[in-house]
Amino acid sequence: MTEISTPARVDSTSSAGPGALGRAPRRLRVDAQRNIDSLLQAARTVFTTSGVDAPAKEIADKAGVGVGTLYRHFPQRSDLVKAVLQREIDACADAASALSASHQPGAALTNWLHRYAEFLALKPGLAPALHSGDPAFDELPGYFWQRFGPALASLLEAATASGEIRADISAKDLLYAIASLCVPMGDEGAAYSQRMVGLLIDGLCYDADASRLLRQPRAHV
Amino acid sequence: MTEISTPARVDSTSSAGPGALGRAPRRLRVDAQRNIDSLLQAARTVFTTSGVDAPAKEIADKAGVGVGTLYRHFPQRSDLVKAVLQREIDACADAASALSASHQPGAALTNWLHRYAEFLALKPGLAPALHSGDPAFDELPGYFWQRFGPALASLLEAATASGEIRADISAKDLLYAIASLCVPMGDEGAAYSQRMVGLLIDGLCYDADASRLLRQPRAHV
DNA sequence: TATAATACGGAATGACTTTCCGGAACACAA
DNA sequence: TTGTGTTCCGGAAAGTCATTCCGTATTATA
Repeated sequence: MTEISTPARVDSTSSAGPGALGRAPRRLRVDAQRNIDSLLQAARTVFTTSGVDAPAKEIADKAGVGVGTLYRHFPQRSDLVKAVLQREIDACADAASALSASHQPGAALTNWLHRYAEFLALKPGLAPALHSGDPAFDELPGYFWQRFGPALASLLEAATASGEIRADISAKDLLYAIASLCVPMGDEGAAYSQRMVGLLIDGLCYDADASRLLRQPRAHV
Repeated sequence: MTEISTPARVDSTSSAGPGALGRAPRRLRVDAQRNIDSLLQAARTVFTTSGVDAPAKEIADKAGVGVGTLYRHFPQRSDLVKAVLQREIDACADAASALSASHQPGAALTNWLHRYAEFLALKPGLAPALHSGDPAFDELPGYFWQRFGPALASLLEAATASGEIRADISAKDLLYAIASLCVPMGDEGAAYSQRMVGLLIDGLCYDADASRLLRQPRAHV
């Protein structure tokens, strides 16, 4: 469901329904699926800890698996990086609808923006890969916008409709602005970023129905 | 003179005067200096051709030198990348004063901006290294602004003073805007970038003394 | 339970980076 | 020039990784 074309079936949350297309490549063996999950989780940790260039062995070890298994599921190193990123993007984007189901529009929006900031905190470890020029990552930026754009847009729309939020901010601007705020942050900068994002959110709420007075062309930071 | 702290003496254009500091580490042997130059030139070519990840052997070969020699002068691979980038930055920044000595202020500015765009054309090959997260490159961005900021500022000031250019653009904005224009360009995009930069420059000249009418808060592209 | 797919682990391979060191190539003085 | 002490060179050797291979072990089906 939420998956860019991938050589090997990889994400347990994907579900194209039984026989969605002609030749469904037979369900994955349970141990295989378990190992894939371990690998993704281990990779996520190792990437943020030791950077994307950490040895594959380190990831395999942490997952309690041999390197052979790692490469069976992720034929290229970049496949693993890509899968981790996709999984994070999906998790974050999916949180949007969950939040909007369980909270008032304004709270849902606020919570999600913080969740998004958390997601961004993961990126510094991964960013080098994205900028590596490896064509394997070409599709990721598109995926990012494709998932987050609509997710935030609907939160924003609901919060605007309920009058909790001013109406002159676009989803794209907001995604971009928060990303900018979170860029310089490493580990301890996390608190700083959370604070700044909070500030931005307050800005959203402030003067929700008299925003004309304050309107700026853009939310550049 | 134009050099970030570097483990080995590397750039023939550097000249701290004889005995500038106590222990001048004795002049480099001529063959060594020759090899260093060959290496830098070869590296520049190879990096733009095959990317920063090209094997060290390839560079050494093209320079007509053994790998041992390469590593003697650039103990880490990143040292070579850094040196190439610094040398390019220096060459481009130095061109500013040369141009302002030989041209009218407006022409000097115009020519230099195109020269700067040329410099940027080199970067795509090198950019991945800069974003690699390797702390070896941390000082380069600072060096970039430190060299280009003043260089462009003085060109801009002269051209403004002579009335050839509107006065509401800062050096920083201009450097940034042109960099943005040149980012998407690979090899053939070079022509495109030159055209867009030309457009931007025309914008600078246009309406030099009535710029109030057109003023935009920023030159975002 | 038997048998055919599937998956596993980790040794083997191959490509690089980086280190080492015996043998040139310089610089300087006589 | 020739001698002599440095400074350099070249390329083989060592060390790291990513990636591949294949004999075994596990899982799914009948």
